[in-house]
Amino acid sequence: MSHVSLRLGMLRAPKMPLMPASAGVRRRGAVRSEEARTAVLAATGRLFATEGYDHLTIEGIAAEAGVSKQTIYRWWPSKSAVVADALIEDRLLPDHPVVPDTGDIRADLIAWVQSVIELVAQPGYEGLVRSLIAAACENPDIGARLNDALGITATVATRIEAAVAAGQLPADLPVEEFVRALVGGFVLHALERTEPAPDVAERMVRALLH
Amino acid sequence: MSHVSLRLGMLRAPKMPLMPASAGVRRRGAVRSEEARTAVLAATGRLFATEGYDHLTIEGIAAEAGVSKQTIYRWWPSKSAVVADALIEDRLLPDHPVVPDTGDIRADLIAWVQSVIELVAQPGYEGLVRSLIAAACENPDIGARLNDALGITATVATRIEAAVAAGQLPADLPVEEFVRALVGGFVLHALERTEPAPDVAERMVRALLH
DNA sequence: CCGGTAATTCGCAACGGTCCGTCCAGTTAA
DNA sequence: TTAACTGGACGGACCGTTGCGAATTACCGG
Repeated sequence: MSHVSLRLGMLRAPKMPLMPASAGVRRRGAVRSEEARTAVLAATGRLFATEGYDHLTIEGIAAEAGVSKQTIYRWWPSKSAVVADALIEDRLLPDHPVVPDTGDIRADLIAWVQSVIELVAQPGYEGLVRSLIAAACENPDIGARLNDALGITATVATRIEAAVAAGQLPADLPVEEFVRALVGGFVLHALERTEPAPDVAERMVRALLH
Repeated sequence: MSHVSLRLGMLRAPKMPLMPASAGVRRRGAVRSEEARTAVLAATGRLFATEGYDHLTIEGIAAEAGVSKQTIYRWWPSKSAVVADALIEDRLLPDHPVVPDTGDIRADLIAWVQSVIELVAQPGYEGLVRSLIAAACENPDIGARLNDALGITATVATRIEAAVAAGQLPADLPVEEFVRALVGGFVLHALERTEPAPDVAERMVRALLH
């Protein structure tokens, strides 16, 4: 999914070296447990999917991960920071469909929108979208990286650009805004909790391509 | 703003009459204090604007309203229900700009988007949008009524329909989806917390009108 | 018409419960 | 020796509920 897996998980080092990072000086004492770190992120992903973002608690994550609460507080400043890291490490999201390329941009977009709708309509996925939105509301990092982590923008944008190159779409089309509008439509649907009409995919694409 | 002010505030009557609502049977005992009800909604609006949705607490609302906590729990089942009522009674939202109608749909939309951006960019308004989104995530009623309460959909839709009638836009344009895409773009901007580029209004409209 | 009673509101205050974020003690690993 | 780990305990915030006394309002018997 996200191919730009930035490596984080060190948002607040409890004792930053303060040294000018000169080579040769090595920290003394035990090193951070990678096992604990991955256990926390994996537990966060599990609980996020089952309970949803707002029922997520630090104590719950610690228990699920088999880790002391202090270990979480040592490395992450807040619940939302843990979620942000879990998001970056692709532990929150299932794979999403790619945009087909048959040469017909309209049909391809409709097919993609339709498959995304079907994906989100699966039981359990409905609240997941809202959980992501809620997390993004709370934490700027999550909001900023959500696009990258989802990979939707990149996926759709490349297909759009191909259509632009093929002359099917105007050369000066603001691709970023186009994708934002498309994804934003989904977000509003998730917020409104409206049952999507069967032809909503076709309508959404027709609203954007005319 | 919202002209469809449904009257609610009675979401869970503690003792429903159970009588077949036959006329003539009248309740005994003290009647609900309208003063307390409006004080709660007004306090909710104030705190919502200043603190944001997630820092809102029942106890805080009660204190701000000068009202007992039980009085709130007697009439509303949750924090989000209070917010939903406050939203319906127009206590949460400032007025929003209307779409001008100069005959040029493109220029009108750009002007409207620009003024909305400027409105939201005002200090204090930035978090308000995210607070509304967060509230909608939590409560289906809020999500369902947010569109009506904002009045944005209706405002923009009428202008779009006028452009369709004038032949500037295709007759089969799915207006609802079009507006949803436009508003959804704003929502994503609010979630991403990106500083909007100066020409973002023009780009957004160009992404939708081509 | 008057006064009692029942029903229902309100405010105040307390309760147990959950989760927060912090701290300390003891153990383990580099 | 130093730092990360576990486990436990702490005060505090807020939750949602409960009990109490006082006020308000309708019904009912004198």
